[in-house]
Amino acid sequence: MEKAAPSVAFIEPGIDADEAMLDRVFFALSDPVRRTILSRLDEGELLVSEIAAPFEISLQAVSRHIQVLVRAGLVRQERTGRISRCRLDAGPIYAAAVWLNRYSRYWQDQFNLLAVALEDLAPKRPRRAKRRRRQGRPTSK
Amino acid sequence: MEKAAPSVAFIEPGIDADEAMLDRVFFALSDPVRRTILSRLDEGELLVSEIAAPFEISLQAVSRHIQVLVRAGLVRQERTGRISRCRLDAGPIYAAAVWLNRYSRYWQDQFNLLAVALEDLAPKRPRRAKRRRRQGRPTSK
DNA sequence: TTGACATTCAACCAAAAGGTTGATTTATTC
DNA sequence: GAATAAATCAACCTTTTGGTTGAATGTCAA
Repeated sequence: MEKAAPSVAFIEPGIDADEAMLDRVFFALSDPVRRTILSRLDEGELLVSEIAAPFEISLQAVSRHIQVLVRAGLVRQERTGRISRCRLDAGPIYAAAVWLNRYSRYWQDQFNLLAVALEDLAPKRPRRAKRRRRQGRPTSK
Repeated sequence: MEKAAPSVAFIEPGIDADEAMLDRVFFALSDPVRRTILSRLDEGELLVSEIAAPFEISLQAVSRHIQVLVRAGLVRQERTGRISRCRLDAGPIYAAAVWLNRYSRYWQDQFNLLAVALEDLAPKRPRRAKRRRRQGRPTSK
């Protein structure tokens, strides 16, 4: 609550944050497995094995997806002993959102819709049952 | 109900828009050349050759970058004769922004900053000198 | 008609992505 | 100490990406 995401500090809106970082963030977000991981971490910390469980791919593959997220700054890992807790860091997402907002004038009038969606997600509202488990085998990309 | 951007129509905020489309959009955004192309198209329509001119890579390479943007729905090409006008379509960017806002509660209190930046970019508002603090945090790379 | 121009197509290549399986490292537990 | 467990590392494979160069396509203009 009062932890206003310290990692946000170095992201100066309008200053055009590190391009390479944006590369990594957008790339990390371009995979459905990784987006699913972020969504799950949004609900709380998880171990690597817990993250991997629902997926059909190997734990090693999931581990590497997590590394991609870590390199993008979207996930922090804290290893204690043999286990590694993963938690979300939304700072880079904010950076990405700032970049996208460069184009927001195109849907300016729809912006309030966005604000509404935001409000939906924000407080202590029970999270909508959006249980999609669409992590099968996308041959896409 | 102004049709501000027709391509926005099929993007239902909160409904979890086509995952594959998000794949393509985020992937398209993950390359600095493509982001630069979008930025330039933001200022107006351009021919493929005009887009390619400032880059050091071949025109063919740029043409393929544009194809990536087209497949992501971010650029529309209208070919008349031998020339092909490219213009931005910000609809998918909106979709991406909606997805990112799933995490906006992490920087809720910074959201108004974003709104300010947004306002800065929008019409003819005089720039507001709102400086924020800066704590170094070299987590990158 | 000829030729230049704008763009795309095609073939090729090196590097990266994303998956696999099989060690390896490091803690925990019996 | 030995076995088990969590996670990563390493080697390997296939597909995709992103660049190249050299046609091919289609249009304008002399």
